[in-house]
Amino acid sequence: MPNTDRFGPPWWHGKFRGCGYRLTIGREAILDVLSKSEGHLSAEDIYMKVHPRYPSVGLTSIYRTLDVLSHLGLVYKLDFGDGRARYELAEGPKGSHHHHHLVCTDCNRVIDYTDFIDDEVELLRQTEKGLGEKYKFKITNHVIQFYGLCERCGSRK
Amino acid sequence: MPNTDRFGPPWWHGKFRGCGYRLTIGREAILDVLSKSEGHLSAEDIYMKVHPRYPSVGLTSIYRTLDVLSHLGLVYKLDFGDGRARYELAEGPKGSHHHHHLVCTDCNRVIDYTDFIDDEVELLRQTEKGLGEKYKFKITNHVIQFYGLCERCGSRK
DNA sequence: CTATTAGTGGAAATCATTTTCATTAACTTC
DNA sequence: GAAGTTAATGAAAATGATTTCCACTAATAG
Ligand SMILES: [Mn+2]
Ligand SMILES: [Mn+2]
Ligand SMILES: [Zn+2]
Ligand SMILES: [Zn+2]
Repeated sequence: MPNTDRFGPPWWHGKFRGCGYRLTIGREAILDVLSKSEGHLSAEDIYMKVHPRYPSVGLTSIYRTLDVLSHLGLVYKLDFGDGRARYELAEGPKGSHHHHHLVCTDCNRVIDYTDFIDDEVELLRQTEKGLGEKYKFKITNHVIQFYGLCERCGSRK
Repeated sequence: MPNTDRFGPPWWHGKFRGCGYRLTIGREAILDVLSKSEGHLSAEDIYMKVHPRYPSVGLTSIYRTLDVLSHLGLVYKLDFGDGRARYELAEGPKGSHHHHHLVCTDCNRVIDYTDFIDDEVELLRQTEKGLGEKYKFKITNHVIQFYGLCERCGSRK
């Protein structure tokens, strides 16, 4: 049930309405699942979480909605090398919980980290400015990912 | 023709031999194409460049070889959001030409940049160290990509 | 040179994502 | 609230990059 924790409509209604998008059951259900789940969900993961409560929402619409959400900047579409796209909310109601990723190239485990984020973000801000000017690019987003072997895969010989 | 610009065998022979991999025509041809091409080639791009000279090398082997090369760290496998993996040489004979990417979310154009790289790389080194220790991760690589609208797509209304 | 077996090509399979199209339901207007 | 407009949808089929299978080939060791 697309909850509003009884303090007015979910925080995303505004962003949606402004862009001429209709607010459908499916879209709400998907945002609801994303905002209540930890981790990096694939389209099918989301489908499986939405389906029990809203069996009428099809996988096709999950894909379509994720596409809209990522174009709206509400959701990040990520690639961790396991052959399917994964999604996470760009920011929660309390503002952004910005983080970057550590990806194991062996088992595909992903760790969110926020350590060092401040220095990184500060540098990124400058870099974005410089690059934006030099290449006339309107930068809206960045991805930083470190790849390597996680504790388990690294020690396992 | 897997060239050696007549100064001994191509620089990658050593890396290969050490790991128990056989040095085949196909593998040489692929490395040769990668080292002589600018840009970010897909498996099929590479196939098309290899095919005229070595019609016996199949697409399947291109995929297999790219996989080996990226596990060896000779090649980076990249995702720019256009539905196929793209590859670039990790470093040329003259050492690393390290760079990061600016990706247009509208037309998928990609710009390599090296500006600001020094500061970024310095910060990344520290971050890698900190993260490696805290999460017991053996970090071997990183990806930094900025997303936004390129000059053409940004101005086009 | 011969033996060993990693590597290969081609066809078929896989499977995440996209397309198609007839139907539904959000939002606007009265 | 009812009707009209049309964005959005579900189901099925199509797509297309990548992987799997397997009989065959050829790189390397001895
Ligand atoms: Mn994350
Ligand atoms: Mn590049
Ligand atoms: Zn791992
Ligand atoms: Zn563009």
